[in-house]
Formats: sequence, C-alpha cells, structure tokens
Amino acid sequence: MDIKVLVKANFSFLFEKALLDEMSIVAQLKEVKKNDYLIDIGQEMTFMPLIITGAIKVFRTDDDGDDYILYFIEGGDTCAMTLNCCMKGAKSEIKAIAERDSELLLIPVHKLEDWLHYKSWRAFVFGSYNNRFTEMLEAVDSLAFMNMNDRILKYLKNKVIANKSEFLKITHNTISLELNTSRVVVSRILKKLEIDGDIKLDRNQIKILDF
Amino acid sequence: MDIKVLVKANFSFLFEKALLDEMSIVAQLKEVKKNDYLIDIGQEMTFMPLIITGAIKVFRTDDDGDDYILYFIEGGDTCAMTLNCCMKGAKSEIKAIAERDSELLLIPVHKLEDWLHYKSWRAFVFGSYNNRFTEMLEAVDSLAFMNMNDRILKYLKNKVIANKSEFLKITHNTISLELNTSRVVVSRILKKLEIDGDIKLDRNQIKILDF
DNA sequence: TTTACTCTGTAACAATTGTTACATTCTATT
DNA sequence: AATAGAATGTAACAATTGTTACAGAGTAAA
Repeated sequence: MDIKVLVKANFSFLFEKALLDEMSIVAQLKEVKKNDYLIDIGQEMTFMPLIITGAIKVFRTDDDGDDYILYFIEGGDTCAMTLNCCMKGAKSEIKAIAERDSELLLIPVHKLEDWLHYKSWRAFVFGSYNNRFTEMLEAVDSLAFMNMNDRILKYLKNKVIANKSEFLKITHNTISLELNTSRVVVSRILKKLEIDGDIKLDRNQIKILDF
Repeated sequence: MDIKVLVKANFSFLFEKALLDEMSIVAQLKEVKKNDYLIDIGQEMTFMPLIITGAIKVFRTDDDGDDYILYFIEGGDTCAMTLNCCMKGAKSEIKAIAERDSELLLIPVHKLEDWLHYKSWRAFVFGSYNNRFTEMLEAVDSLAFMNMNDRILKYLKNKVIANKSEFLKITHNTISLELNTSRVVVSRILKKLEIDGDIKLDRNQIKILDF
C-alpha cells in the first residue's frame, strides 16, 4: 500500500495535515513477524517506530542475559525508550520484540525534534512518554508489591489485551523467561490458578477465564 | 534573596536569557526541611518544581500504604512525574519527600507547555524525562534481577550520592520502609555487609566504606 | 536517677520462591 | 508405528525472604 494512504488512514485523527504530509515523505513501512527483534540492548537507534497494527513487547535485560518484560506497546503508539535514546543520541537500553505480526512506520530519528513545532506532534510525543511512564510504574508495582501468583495473572491479562484474545498461545517456559523466574514455578502457579478457576490450561495454550 | 538573582545564579547555564527573564517573573521560591512532603499520591499538581539545592526522594505507594523508593532527584533537575501528571492534568501517581533541606523553584504548570518554544526548555524537559526513565529502569533492574543484599547496598550508595556524605544518618527501620521489606531483614543484611567490610554500623548511622 | 522509648541484635520458625530430578503426555518427523 | 523432542506435572529439597518474639543498649525527658 502507498505510504501516503497508510499515514492518512492511521494517523489523521492524531496529527495535523501538514505533519501528515511531511510524514508521508520520510516514513517507511516495516512489517515484522511474531518474535522478530526490533531492537536489542546496545544497538543504535536510527528510526523511531510508530505502531500501526499489532503489538510490540519491551524487555529489560541484565548482564547475564536474563530478561524481564516491561510492557506492551500497541497500535497508535510509539516506544518512549526510542525517544529516550534518540534524544540522548545513545544506544538502546531495552530490547523490543514483536508480540505478534505487526506493521510499523519508521521515522528517521532527527524528525523527532524537527517536528516539535507541530502541536499535535508534541502532544503525541509527550503522550507516549506518559504512557510508558505509567507502564514503568506498573512494572515496579508488580515487582515491589505483588507475589508471583498475582504477577503471573497480571502478566496474562496484559497479554490478552496485547493479543486481543483470551486464548494465549504460549508455553510455561516462555512465561518464566519473560518474568525472570523458573519454569517449574510458573507451572506450579498456573496449576493453582486453574484450580482456582482463573484460567484453563492446555498444551501450548492458556485461556483466561475471569477477564 | 531576590528570585531574579536566584534564577540567574542557578539556571543561566541551562536556559536562554529570554526564558530566564520569564522565569524570574512567575517562579516562586520554596524552602523545605528534611522529610517535608512535597506531593502525595492523588494530590493535584499545580506547580512544577525545579530543584536548586538539596535532594528529593520519590516513592511509589500501593493501596495498603506500603512504599517503595524509586529514585532521588538532585539540584538542577525536575520531577518527570510532575511532567507526566501536568501533561495529563491528572493527579500525582507518586509521592515526593525532601531527602534533606532543599530549595525549589516552583513554576506554574501551564508554563511547561508555554515554554516549549524555547529550545533550552525543550532540552531540559526531555532531558528530565530521560533521566527519570533511566532511573525507573534502574529501579526495575534492582527488583527484577538483584537479591536483597545487593539491593540494600545499591540503595545505600544512591543515598550517599544524594546526601553528598558517606555517613548516612538513617535507621534500619527507615530503610525497611523505603525498600518495602522488614526491619529484621534489613538488620540481618546490614550486619552481614558490615562483616564483609562494605559498611560500618552505628546507632542511627551507617558509614559506606567501599564507595 | 528513673522511666519510657527507640534502635539494634539475634534466634526460631514460617512462607515464598528457586532448583533438581524424573515421569508422562503430546507432536512432528522418519 | 517408532522415535525424538518439546511441554507439562509433580515431588523433594534448598535458598531466600518474611514474621514473631524477646533481650539489651542507647537516649531523651521527667
């Protein structure tokens, strides 16, 4: 599809006409498949991604390569970490992976600043920062105040939203990796959640019941 | 001291002349004592604080009133949560307390947007967002990847920086409240840190040795 | 000095989370 | 169908963190 049409179709409710026009010129479309890497820790950011369809999951990684999921980004939003890094001209502090097949619009990083004179762009950038901030607070809430049982349930519910389906195609092992715990712990707790009637377990699938 | 002199003395290296002038007109000085509340969860934000001297500590609080310290803000910076909330016109999602006696410059919230046409202001606002973002990542790192021993040590080191002294006037109980654990756990780990030669314990005081 | 209170130390035990080990079931491929 | 590998279930145990209880030392005020 033509970029101009794509931009207009997806962002005309967000941005003013002149900005949409500029965007049409410099933006490029990127289509990614589920589990494709968008960016890894230490990589340089050259583009800022605006998500058209799909969902992206964002992780923090430590020196041993252990991951912890921070949040999902969905259609009509962008990655504040990109903003963060672009502004500093720094390397990525996070890694981002496609949660499902997704379409992104890539904007060259220097446009981030160039476009700040557009009121709608400023609102978008600040809005994204704020959304990400709120999600970081949620991540801290989970870690600081909740036990594993509740953290797993919250994780599953967020996953339902990101995937727009209460049937999650996921293994216990994947969950353990994204929450930085062990597979046995996850299996144990999922079984308890099933007994409690919160979820229904099947091979490679979890159905969330109490949504 | 005259606000104009204060603004110029503290921010002339950060902001352009015209902005300094505007700031001198609308800013007001606020002096707070150690442990004074600056803002609490649910309160409305009417001013954006720029820190001149001292340090502020920022907490997340859950429904049961349990706290978890997120980070310290020091001179020449501001609170991105304020930005977050001001932008949304929303209530505070955090609480902020003076870590030590501090001087702040209060800016009416609507100026945040008004001044975005100043390049230096934009740089400052984005810079603050980025600093806070990095600190939120650090908070997640601690919680997701580190054990209590290392988290307490990291906490103490951050405290040394915020207080510009390796002698910390603090009780075990206060530490337990700021890290959302129990006093007994803190005492146990501090004793171990002392045996390991990382710190020196005294009543109401901890000296950090390996800084 | 006496008293009350705060702060710290520590033991004993409980609860949660993590690890190791192994069995079973399901699935894809030969 | 036989085989190999992945996914799940579960027991047994270890390590970490949290709780309860109490003793003793320091401190401030009566």
